[in-house]
This record gives sequence, C-alpha cells and structure tokens, in this order.
Amino acid sequence: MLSRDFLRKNLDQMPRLLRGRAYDPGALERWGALDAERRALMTSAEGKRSERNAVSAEVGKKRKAGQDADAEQERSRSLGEEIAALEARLAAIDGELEESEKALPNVPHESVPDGDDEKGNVVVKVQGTPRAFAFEPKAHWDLGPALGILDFERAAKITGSRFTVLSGAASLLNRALIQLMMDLHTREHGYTELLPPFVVNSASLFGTGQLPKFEQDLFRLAGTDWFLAPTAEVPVTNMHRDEILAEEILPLSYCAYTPCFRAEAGAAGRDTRGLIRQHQFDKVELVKFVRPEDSPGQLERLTRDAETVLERLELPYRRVLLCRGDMGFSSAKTYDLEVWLPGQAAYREISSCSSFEAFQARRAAIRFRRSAPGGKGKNEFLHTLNGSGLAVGRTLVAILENFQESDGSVTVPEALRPYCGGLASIRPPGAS
RNA sequence: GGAGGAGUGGCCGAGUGGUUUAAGGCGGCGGUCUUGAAAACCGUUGAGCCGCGAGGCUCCGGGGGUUCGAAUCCCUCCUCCUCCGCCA
Repeated sequence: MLSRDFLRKNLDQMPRLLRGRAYDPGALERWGALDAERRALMTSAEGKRSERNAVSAEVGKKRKAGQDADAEQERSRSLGEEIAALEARLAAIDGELEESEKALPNVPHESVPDGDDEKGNVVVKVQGTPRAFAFEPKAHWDLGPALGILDFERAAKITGSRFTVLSGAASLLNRALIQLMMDLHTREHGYTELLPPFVVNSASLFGTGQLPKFEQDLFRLAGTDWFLAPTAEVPVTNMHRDEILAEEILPLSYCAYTPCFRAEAGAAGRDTRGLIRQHQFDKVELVKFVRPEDSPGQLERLTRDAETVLERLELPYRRVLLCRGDMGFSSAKTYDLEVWLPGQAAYREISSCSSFEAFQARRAAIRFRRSAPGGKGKNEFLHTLNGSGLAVGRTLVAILENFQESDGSVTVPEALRPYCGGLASIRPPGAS
C-alpha cells in the first residue's frame, strides 16, 4: 500500500509512476476527491466532538453541584446526532479510499526497466556454462519415473493433478537440499532460522499483498479465515506485524523452510508435466527487515545469498532484472534467478528476490524507532525484502536434468553428498 | 470440546459511569552531583490522525450496543491462563 501522504503529493504523477503496471486510472481520480472531502468532514466532526466533550463535562459538574443541566444535556445529545451523521459519511468515504488504496500496485524503483511483459526483462548476469551433452538429455518427467523416484500417476490417484510422490533417492535429495540450503544461510549468511505455521490468516495475507486481490491463487480451509500459505514470505514477514522494532536490531534476516500451496488458477495447460508447477512444493525462503536506506544494498546481498546455493550445486543460471510490467503486485524491484534445464533447453525461474520497500510494511504496520542523539527518534515504516533460497522442487529438477548420464543414472553434486549419506549416483532399478 | 479466570502505554500495575488530557513503579533518555561510575535527586518518556498555526480528535484485545457522557455497564468475537476431557 502506498501512503496517503505520497498519493496526495504525487497524485498527478501517479500515471507516470505506475506506467506499465496493472491498475484502474479512474480509481485515482476518485481518490483525490474523496481524500479532500474526508479531511473537511474530519475537521468538522472533530470540532463538534470537542464541543460535546466540554458540554458533557459541564453536565457532570452541574449535577454534582446539584444544579439543573437539562439544557446542556440536550445540547450534548443533539451534537451527538450531528457527529453520528458526519461519522457515517466518513466511514463510507474511508471504506472507498481504502478500497482504491488496497488495489494500487507498488511504484517500481527507478532502476527498474520499462516493459509490459517478460520480453522487457533484462539479463544482468550469466553464471556457468550449460553442459555439452554427448546424448539427447531427457526431461525430468521422463528421468524420474525411469529411475523409479518420481511418481506422478499415483499422486494423481491420491489427490489429483499437479501433485507428485517423491520416493527413494528423490525424497532423500529433496530433504538433503533443504538441509544444505538452511545450513548455508544460517551458518554462512547470518540468517536466523524459523519454522513458522504453514497455515495463515487473512490479515497476514493482506499484509504481504496476496489479499484482497489474489484470493483465487490460494487454498482456503473451508468455513474458516485460514489459508494454506502460498510461500513462507507470508508467515515470516507477518512475524513482526503491528510491531515497532528497535533500529539496533536491523537488518533482521530470517530463513525458513516450508511447503507452499498454490491453487494455480489460471495456469491451466501451463507446465502440466513434471515438477515445475505444482499445487504443493517445498521452498526455503529468505526474508529481511531493513532500514529504508539499506534496502537496495540488501536486495543485492539477498540475491547473492540465493545465487550461492546454485553455485554450490554447480548449476548454470542467470540473473534477470524484471521490467515494470512483469513484477509482482507488491514489489518495487525484483530479480529472478533462472536455472538452466537441459531437458527443456531453457532457463527457468528457480528464485525470485524482491524489495517491497515500505509497501508491505505499511499494510502490515511494521515500523522501527529511528534512534536519535539525545532522546526519542521518529517511528518509520521499515523496508521488507524476500527471496527464494531456493525453490526445492525446481532445484531437484535441475539436478536430475543437469547431472544425468547416458546410462540414465544421475550424479549427485559433490556439495550435496554429505547431506545424503554419501550417495554419489542415482541408478535405475536393476542397474549395478 | 466442557467449566472458570484474565486481556490497560516498552514492561509491571492502579483505575467498576463525569478534572483520567490513564495514578504509581520499572526500564529508557536528559541533567545535577562525581576524577569516572554507581547511588540519590530533578526533569522527560505511548501510537495514529486533522489543522498554516494555536490547538483539537481518536485509541485501555477486535467489533457492536446502552448513555448527555464508557477503560469502567451490556452483547459478541479473538487471544492467553487454570482445571477436566481428548489427542501426536
């Protein structure tokens, strides 16, 4: 959410600031008129309330002194009616203002390139060279079943499409990857690990920006205010909802492994094969709470922290700076990390690292007390960032496809072996 | 799930209808004193909003109600605690 102050000052600039982003221009115009009316009504209502408070106190005083206070009582009562009328109008205006504010996307950072879709994204870095195969590399949806470690059909029986059973080495590797990522981020990158609830309420989803606009992407527990978390970003960012943090503890860095649940409405027909787009997947998430002046540097660091996982696993990837039109609703700036998948001969997203500036902090009321020499500092909204470090299922896919051999086996990357009992190679059933 | 109890400023805690614009304490900050520190003493110290300003308004877990007037009374929801039941 953008601040009212910012909207007021930049109302005529908003079309330029939000160019390329999805929003309703008519809502902006209405916002301006409503805001002015709201402030006028407020001044009037507060004046009346002030008078009523005084008159009301007079009633008490006179009564105590045994005097007649009927005139004051009547005046207070009629003021009360006037106030109630003004307040009803105010509440209606407030509701409308909030509706339009909630629906406005974040203003992109100035370093974000123009563009309407992924064609406007900019590759800022390419790391590693895709391996030259002496044979036709298979896609993981062929490799996995052949190795007997990915079972799509039985998962469809148990639940439905876009679910998978991992068995044997796939389950082991998945577990090892989580462990490797969590160890790396906690021991080498300074993150504090959390195991948050996987179920979140609507207030939390509003705080990070999934609600109210994107409920169709979520699984809701029937008859409740609870949803399966679509990403650990939601529970972890909302850790500090409605809090005022001390400046000294910033930057705060958390990492958390959670399963993630997404309804994938509107993705019908896309990535229907394999592990790429599932209703349930594991992810290690990185979340930071930082001072506003630190957020650009911290986005670079967080993105590096995610890249380090790919480098440890010897996976070729590239870093892409998303253009204005391809960013998420809440983001001010986003880097996607894309891993090379030989089976598709393409780079595919494996991490998305974003700075939200104060957009989420405002929605979730997360502030910090700026320390000032000789006394009290001001409370300010802090900046939040997060990124996948990494999406575990897609990392498993990348390992299977990049490290496959001509005999159908898959070599386990060196860095992962200590986490899976020294397993060096995954072999097809029956192979020696 | 059943029965009780409780939610007040960073923390503890007083307040059961009208100078409470929330007492007091702790903690924090500033100062006096001191070579320095501690102690003691003095002062200061919640959040948000409206207003050019003076100033004003709102907030005592959330929401609703009663009243001229609500932290205080009523309804409802949430959370926590105790006991019972159930359970990994």
